[in-house]
Amino acid sequence: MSSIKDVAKAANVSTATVSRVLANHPHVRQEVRERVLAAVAQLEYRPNLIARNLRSQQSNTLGLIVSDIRNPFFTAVSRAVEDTAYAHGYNVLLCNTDENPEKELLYLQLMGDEQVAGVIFSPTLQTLNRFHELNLSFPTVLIDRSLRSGDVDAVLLDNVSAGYTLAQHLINQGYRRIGAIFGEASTTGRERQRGFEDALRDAGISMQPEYLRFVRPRSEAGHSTTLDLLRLPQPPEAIFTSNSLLTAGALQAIRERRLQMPEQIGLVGFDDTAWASLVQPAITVLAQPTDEIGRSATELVLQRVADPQRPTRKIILQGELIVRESSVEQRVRA
Amino acid sequence: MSSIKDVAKAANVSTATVSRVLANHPHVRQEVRERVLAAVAQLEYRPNLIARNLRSQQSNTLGLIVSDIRNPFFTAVSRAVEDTAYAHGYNVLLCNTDENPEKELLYLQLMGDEQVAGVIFSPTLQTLNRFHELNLSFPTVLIDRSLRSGDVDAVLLDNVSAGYTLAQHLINQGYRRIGAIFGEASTTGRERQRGFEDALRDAGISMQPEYLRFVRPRSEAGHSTTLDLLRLPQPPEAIFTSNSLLTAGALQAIRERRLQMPEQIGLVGFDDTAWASLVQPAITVLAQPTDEIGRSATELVLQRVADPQRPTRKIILQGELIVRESSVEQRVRA
DNA sequence: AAATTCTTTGTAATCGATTACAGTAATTTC
DNA sequence: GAAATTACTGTAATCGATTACAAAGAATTT
Repeated sequence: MSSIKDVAKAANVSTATVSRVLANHPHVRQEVRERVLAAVAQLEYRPNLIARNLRSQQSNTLGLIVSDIRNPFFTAVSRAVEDTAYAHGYNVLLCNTDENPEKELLYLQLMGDEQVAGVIFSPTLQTLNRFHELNLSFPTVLIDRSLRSGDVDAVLLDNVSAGYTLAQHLINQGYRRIGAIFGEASTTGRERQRGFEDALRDAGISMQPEYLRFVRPRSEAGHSTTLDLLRLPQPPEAIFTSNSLLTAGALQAIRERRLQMPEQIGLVGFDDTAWASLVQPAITVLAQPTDEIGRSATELVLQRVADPQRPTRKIILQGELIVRESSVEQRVRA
Repeated sequence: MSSIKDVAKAANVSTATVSRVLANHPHVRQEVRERVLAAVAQLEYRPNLIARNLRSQQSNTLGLIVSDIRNPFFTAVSRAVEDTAYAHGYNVLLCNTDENPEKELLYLQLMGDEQVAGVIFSPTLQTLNRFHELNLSFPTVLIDRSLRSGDVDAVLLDNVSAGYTLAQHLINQGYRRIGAIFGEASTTGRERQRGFEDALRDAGISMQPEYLRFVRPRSEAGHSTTLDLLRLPQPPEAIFTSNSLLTAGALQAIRERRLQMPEQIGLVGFDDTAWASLVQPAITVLAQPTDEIGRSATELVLQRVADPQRPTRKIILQGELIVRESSVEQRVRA
């Protein structure tokens, strides 16, 4: 591997001049510039990014910290983050935390050690609450979750509105007794619950507390909780889930009980996963704009890298209701 | 951020001594060692990894280059790669190439610039063919695809055997006229085809060339090709797909034609995706050991980092046949 | 023609670690 | 008790870039 010294020697100039040519500085004679460029080409010189980063005290790497890349939502977001980052000349370092606060702290520290330019992060409630004590040395943009207090950049779905839309859809289809299963780990579940309850209230439907459940956002929990709900003396006519893993679990439970969807039971959920349209009946979902979330988060973090003084911003995106067969009643209920 | 100089000053020693304490070198007096450690703790000193990498001429980062992280196979593998890498103190830089050879070269060059310790890579046939001209400056382990010539490390499924097992399963279930759709971009499809054909031959079934298709490994291609096959004067009794996207497309096509699975048409594919067990009937698949693939590939690349002279190795893993309803005939066919 | 400004280039410091080498003090060997 | 060895620590070079500063020459102004 040739270094800037080799190029300087070959072009018969100093390393400073080589650096200036490469950085496109003015004040270099045309003839010299060409000589340097020729030497660069001849030696196939490529700048050492590590040395550059050390000197300039900042790297061209972004950190992406998610709970689990296998969650289809994060898979899709991460793809968008990477595309956007690479388009701007940045790399992406990926970490999975499994919603484990210790891992979260560990990886945040690692990001500091690696001197990343910025981080896109989807934290647990626990880490969120201590977020300001962390005193991170790099700009951070939160995705999917956020602090009430407005002093962190964030890109989020309008969860309240999304929950409202999805619940309202069920109500419009004639469902009245609606069971709902929310994830307990994040702020996201709470907000979707708010929208859900608002929709019921606006429709004049009284909430039955035993229809509301908060669980670990896992397929198993979705499964067992749905079975629970279906076992109630007066079981719900539809199930609202706040997360695609919960939806998968609920679907399994409904299958086991051999209930007809959507006639005997309706089902709706979040995220337009690959399987949501492949199962029969296909599942009605509130799709998150994953591309947009990833892209916006990356642009936000890069803007803050460029201008650390810029006031913090939250970008709130709207979801899209995709109506499929799992919630559509041919004859509207009584 | 405090540097090693600050620690040296605080502990009243030279930077060399601090470095020695931190690297656990012998020949440091116990009393001095403790003084340094105290200073480190007091200043919350963390070594600058960039400086360390520059000096030691190697980084603690691995590159992972896949065609698309949204492909469930790569999602699962990447999760395993990251877990293993972080357990060994390495980070993971992720890149998506979309099977675009230009992007592949670009990212390989980037990896060189970033001085990654090693790369795990799933190349297109095109890049594979020029692989040795590339003269990469870092160790590379191929996954999912490989060169015939044995001089690159690789971790692969035993694709021939996997194709054989899956085809044999269909034959055992009584299917005789079997259509097969393979991806055209990689060596993987070819090998699975070999196994497929061997199984038919061993069972004394003659191959009909119009049942064999090679297409872009996309869901749309799976869909249209399956419709094609079903339109033949004598349509196949079962469809064999070599990739989960093709399987999804085939499933869609079968649904549109309202054929009963497995009675009127059988379906099998590769990779145990989330949806394969959620759809009805659930799909029989040959599951790849994704965790094992990711873990082995990472360990292989780290071993080569440690010892560049080590002879190259190929790790061939066996898949697992998971029989579900999409291919199980209650009454064996005539 | 002297003073001023601008252009072009090089020298050397710097980023923050690691480590070869050297030097001093302590210990062991004969 | 002198020589040899070992233990400990510091000085300074090094990795490969960037950049402040200086300096020399050319161009412009007065």
